[in-house]
Amino acid sequence: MTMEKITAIKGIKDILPQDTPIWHRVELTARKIFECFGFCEIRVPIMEKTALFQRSIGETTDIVEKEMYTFRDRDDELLTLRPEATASVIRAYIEHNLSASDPVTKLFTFGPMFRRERPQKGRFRQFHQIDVELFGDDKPQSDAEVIFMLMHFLTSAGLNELSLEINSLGCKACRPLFSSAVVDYLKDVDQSLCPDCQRRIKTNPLRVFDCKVESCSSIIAGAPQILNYLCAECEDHFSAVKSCLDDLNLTYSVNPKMVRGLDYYTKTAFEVKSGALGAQNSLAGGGRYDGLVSFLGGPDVPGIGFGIGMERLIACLPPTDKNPYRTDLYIAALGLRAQKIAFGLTQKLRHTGICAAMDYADKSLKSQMKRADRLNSAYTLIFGDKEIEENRAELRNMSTKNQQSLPLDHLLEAVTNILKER
RNA sequence: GUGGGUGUAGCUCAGUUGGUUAGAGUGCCGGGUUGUGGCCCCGGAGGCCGAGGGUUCAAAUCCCUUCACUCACCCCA
Repeated sequence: MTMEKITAIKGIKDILPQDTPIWHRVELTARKIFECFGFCEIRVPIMEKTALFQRSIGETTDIVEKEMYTFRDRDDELLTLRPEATASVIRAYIEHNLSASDPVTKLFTFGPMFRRERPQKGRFRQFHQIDVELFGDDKPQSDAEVIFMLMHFLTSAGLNELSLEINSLGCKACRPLFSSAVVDYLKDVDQSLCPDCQRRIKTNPLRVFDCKVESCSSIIAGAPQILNYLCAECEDHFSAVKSCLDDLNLTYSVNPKMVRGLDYYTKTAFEVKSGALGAQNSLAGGGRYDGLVSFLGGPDVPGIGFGIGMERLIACLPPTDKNPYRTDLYIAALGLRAQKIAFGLTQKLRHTGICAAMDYADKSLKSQMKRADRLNSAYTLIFGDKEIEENRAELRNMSTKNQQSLPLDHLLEAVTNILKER
């Protein structure tokens, strides 16, 4: 009987050792930059009560309607694996009264998100986001600050050829006027739209704007534009955001057709795309959500934030060719006596923070040298019976090929001194 | 949920009109005089040819079914 091989779940990937150093580097870059802008890390759970996402993301969105991993706990409570981070961060913000200790709260978090979509390039069922949220400031400067930080981070992470698009989605005063104007317009041209768009008129009319079917785009070109329907407050806010971005020398384009898939966005919305990605070319996206905190039962506090797709970001980075790990010293011991000494030495060096390595199999010097090379070892320490008799060991610099003798009875000190000098 | 593409060694892929024991490159292990890595040379291990069924004297190759992966739609990070 052959055992069936158990594989990972569809759309859920392992991050292998050769890739984890890139993830660390990106996360470290994010951490440094965000902290520099005054953001603090928060860690929120990957599961929440289902109602949290239903209320925040919106009952009729695709995410809530058909993409969430929802299940009943043993006590029958409905739980969901988070499809995004904003809802959890807001929940925690409200639950712990973070607004009480500081009127402006700046938070970031990292972690896996879950959406049950059909996987493709740049889209997975478990994917990772870097998420940033700023609460308590409704000024356009905070919009610009957050966007500036996002772009600064992406370029620092090593990305180029990015395009930044911004738009304003209006607020609860002006967006409904725009929505009904769009619906009226679309009703007249209903028959000429693609089937998907005809469906969207009923479900989520604003989504017609990013339909890729050519016949639809030409029809939509003549549709009402949100920017013409903004109320005075939204209008002022949007132009102030643009002027701040100009002051910061950020290049962006205004895309009046950009709508976002989560219901909670208001006013400023933005998205960063990369040409290096394929169909799923959106690297990061976010926007303002001024009514959301109070809608979820918290104080009436404005908010703005964004999410960055880690897998997509890393896909844009140049691939790592060789072993990203390094070793300070490989110890090639020949024979049982030498190996016994080498074992203790290896552990002691590691104890002092030196990355030392050795093999416990009794291998030839040649094969041990090969392994030292493969481990990217800076030095190799070589000794066998002959050296033990003479109370010495050979230290080889792997790049210069220089070798020097060290006293065997003071190996730890001698090796440590040389390695620390580097 | 709907389409298209692809499944052969750890990885990247050849495999002719069906025809001996299924190959290459790379990686791994060993060797190239006795104890020195990268380059080069030689050798070795490693495959139920995704799975199941059918046609045939004969199937990696043809047919059917199924599964997996992948790209795209949809949607989004």
